[in-house]
Amino acid sequence: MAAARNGTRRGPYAKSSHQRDRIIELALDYFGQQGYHGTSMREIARGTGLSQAGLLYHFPTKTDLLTAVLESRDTLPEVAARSAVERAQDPLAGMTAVIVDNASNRQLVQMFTVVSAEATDERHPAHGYFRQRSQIVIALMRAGLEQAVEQGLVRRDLNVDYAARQCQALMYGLQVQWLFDPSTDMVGLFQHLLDGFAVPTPRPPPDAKDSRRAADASGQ
Amino acid sequence: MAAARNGTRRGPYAKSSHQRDRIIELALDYFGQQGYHGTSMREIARGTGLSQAGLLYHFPTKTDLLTAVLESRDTLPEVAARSAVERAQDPLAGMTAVIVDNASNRQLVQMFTVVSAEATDERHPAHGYFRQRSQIVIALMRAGLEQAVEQGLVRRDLNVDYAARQCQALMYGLQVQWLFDPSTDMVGLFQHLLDGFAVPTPRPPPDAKDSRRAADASGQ
DNA sequence: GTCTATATTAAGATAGAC
DNA sequence: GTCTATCTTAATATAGAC
Repeated sequence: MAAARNGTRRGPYAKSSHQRDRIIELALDYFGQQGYHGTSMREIARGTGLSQAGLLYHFPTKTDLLTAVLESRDTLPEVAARSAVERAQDPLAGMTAVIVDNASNRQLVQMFTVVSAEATDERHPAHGYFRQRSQIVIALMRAGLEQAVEQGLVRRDLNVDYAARQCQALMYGLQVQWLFDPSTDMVGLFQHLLDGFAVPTPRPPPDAKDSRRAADASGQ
Repeated sequence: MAAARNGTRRGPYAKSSHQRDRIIELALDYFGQQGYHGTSMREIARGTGLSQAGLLYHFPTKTDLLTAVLESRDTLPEVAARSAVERAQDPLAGMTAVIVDNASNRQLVQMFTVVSAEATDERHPAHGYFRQRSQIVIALMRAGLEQAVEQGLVRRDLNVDYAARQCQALMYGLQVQWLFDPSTDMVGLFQHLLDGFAVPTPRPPPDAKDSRRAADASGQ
């Protein structure tokens, strides 16, 4: 993947021109702030100091540019998450590490958040990409949680399928909350969820008279 | 609010024409599927059988139409949430009730999800609306949780500020997960979080040898 | 209340010079 | 590798007839 960047190699196997990378960086900002639909190629071209035709030399279509933006940053979080989740001593720390990372990169978070929401539409050029990505992230989370169960870090009766989906959803939702309110403590709030997965600390149950649950529509 | 729909009253105090409502309904679908930026007024006009100028009679600008779409549906979930959370016997059931509702209205969920993500940009016409809305939802959740604490439904030591933010974020994230994968059990996954808030059931701790937590970047 | 016609601006994309 | 110039289509919006 990310091999054969067509038509832009300088040397025999130069993978990416300087310009190409500059354009991708700027496009990431624009797509993040205004969305894919809300951003024009002219706008990006202007930002890079190129003419629109000059931009189109590097990325013949708008979709090509979006794909390049997605690919350029997909390696980082994906690999980071994979390695962190799978090989960290504490697999749960791998998840929080991803969030710590995100908290220092607003542009990236905003791009993935906004474009993935747009990509909810089946006709969006990145629809397939984000649907698949969602599955992958959930699977990575489940793997980390299973490992945590084995290591005795979380309750043995934890439903890892549910917990993994919760982690993915919470991570996403916290990012949006944080984008609207940068004072949001994404890391702490996520950690709070993980704490709920932990083996119960020997705390005396303060009042166990009525532990019923809202027993309604759980079946939807 | 929602009084004085300017220029479209038939009778002396008719609040909304039939056409107006039809347009709003269709715009909700379009904005949901393609986003605000990705949808044109011509498109919506075509969908209603009007010409573009005909549409502009009812909504002079695109922003006016977005505002109307937002207002038209804001009453429903807001009031529903407020009443459900505040006056239900079990305040937690009020939250799940909202999700049950959402699970049967994809168009609505998609519109709020996609447009709010777009509105992350400060220049987006609905930016202020969604930033405020986020705060309101969190506050409603906190109110419900506080009530639940009083009723002994959840742990006394629960951090309601954290929990409320978690609820809002999870609800949002689950909606996106569900939009990409309609088999997602939003209700069950949300309920699972609430279960974690409950007073601990008297379950014997299976293995309490090592209950340390990932003690890293919680301070970000 | 809805139309046709039009103004203006901008979109994505191509051709071909340099 | 980048430009100017241009094509084609479509965007928001207005004017004014019916």
